[in-house]
Amino acid sequence: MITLLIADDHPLYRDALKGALSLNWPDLNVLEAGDLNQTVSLLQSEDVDLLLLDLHMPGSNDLFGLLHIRKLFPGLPVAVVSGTEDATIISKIVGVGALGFIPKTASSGDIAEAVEVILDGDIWVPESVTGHLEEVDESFSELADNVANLTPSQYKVLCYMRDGLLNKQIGYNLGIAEATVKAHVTAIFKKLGINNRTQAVLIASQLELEPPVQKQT
Amino acid sequence: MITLLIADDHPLYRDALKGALSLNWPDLNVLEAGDLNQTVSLLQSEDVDLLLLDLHMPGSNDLFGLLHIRKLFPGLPVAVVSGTEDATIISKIVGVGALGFIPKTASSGDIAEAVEVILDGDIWVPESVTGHLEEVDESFSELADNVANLTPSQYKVLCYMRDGLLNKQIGYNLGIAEATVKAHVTAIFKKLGINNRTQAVLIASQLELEPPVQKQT
DNA sequence: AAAGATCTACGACTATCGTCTTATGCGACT
DNA sequence: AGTCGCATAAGACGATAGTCGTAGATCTTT
Repeated sequence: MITLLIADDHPLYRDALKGALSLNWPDLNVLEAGDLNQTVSLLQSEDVDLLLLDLHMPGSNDLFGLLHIRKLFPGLPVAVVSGTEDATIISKIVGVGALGFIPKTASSGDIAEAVEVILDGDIWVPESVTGHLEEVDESFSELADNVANLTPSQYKVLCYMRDGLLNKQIGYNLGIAEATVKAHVTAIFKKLGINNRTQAVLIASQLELEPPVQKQT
Repeated sequence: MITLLIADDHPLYRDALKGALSLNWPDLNVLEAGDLNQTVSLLQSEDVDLLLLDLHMPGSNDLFGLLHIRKLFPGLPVAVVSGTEDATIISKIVGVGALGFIPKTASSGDIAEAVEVILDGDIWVPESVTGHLEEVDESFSELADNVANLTPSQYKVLCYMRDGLLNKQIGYNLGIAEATVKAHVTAIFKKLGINNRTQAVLIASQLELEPPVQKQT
């Protein structure tokens, strides 16, 4: 009996994925989540064998969210589902600890195969990029490592920083004092080896694979 | 008699490009530049018919540099040369005013054709993306427009801001007082419709197509 | 149980940011 | 000659950022 968590903000695609997989695993237990918060709380309460994660999910922030989940649940196999086919991006995803990458264009056969391989603990990527997996840049993985070592609170603060919010606004959103936000900010700087918020924002935005449209405030 | 400026930080590739083109245009006048500063000064002193611009050139900062040049020399035809084949990125490049996009994998025949088309004032993109050119997001082009309207000094200040420098450090690098830097910063904010440096950095980093490795300071 | 490490939280203090005002010099356009 | 935009820069001021010390809570280690 296998329990699977499909995390994707598109309900139709969740259904399609579920359908494709239930053909091969009749006794499949499928959980669903539409954003990163739901995903995390489900992972905390349920016993999940594999997470299928859409990188572009609300609250996920691409690699940023993947790192977060990898840190919170180190043993959990994660397969990333996304629309891109770019070998460089897929390399980064795998380099950051995902056990596989399933393009949204994959056939149900491919998907089933991918899930099987990943449940076995191996890595699966689309055939088109099998030979093109690049070595991930050393400083990039160091960066990813540093970001992964942020505590949940620090992670949230960094997310808000990357949206251009002031410490005061971040505190309001998180229900904590500005002084506490500042403490988190300082801790983030130390972990990332930097000394001001601009550099932090840059690092965070580099973990975005497809930057969203800039919010004009 | 056609004068061409090849701006690429790779001397070998400049030679290759020059070679490919001189086959078709025996009386070609080729200038070369290795970084953005050289490019700008050559454009100021020489009469150039077409600029072949490598986006990943030192000082160029991808779209950022292209916008800068488009603003300084609005009438100059620019063809972008780059390694990517991503239709989304190419769409942005064209949307920002480049008359063409030449992938580094292009054959010398393709290159010659591209240059010919562009000198005629038309747009040339690789066949593989001809049908896939996307409409550029409205807020993106608005953003690009705003950035393009920065003055040269403001542009430089924004570049340093994006590197995480303090106003004081920027002033030192540019040989001007911190007070002047602040004046520029405020002006930048007004032009971009924002109100703090974090948002400015975010905008700048969105104009990077392939973010460089983070500089650990 | 005691010690140590980590996370979260917050106030006090200093540094930097960002705005505003004012001013000078310069070149371009009318 | 006058106006405009741009670059430069000073002084003053409030807002924000960032550091430091402290403290309670939790968890692990000894």
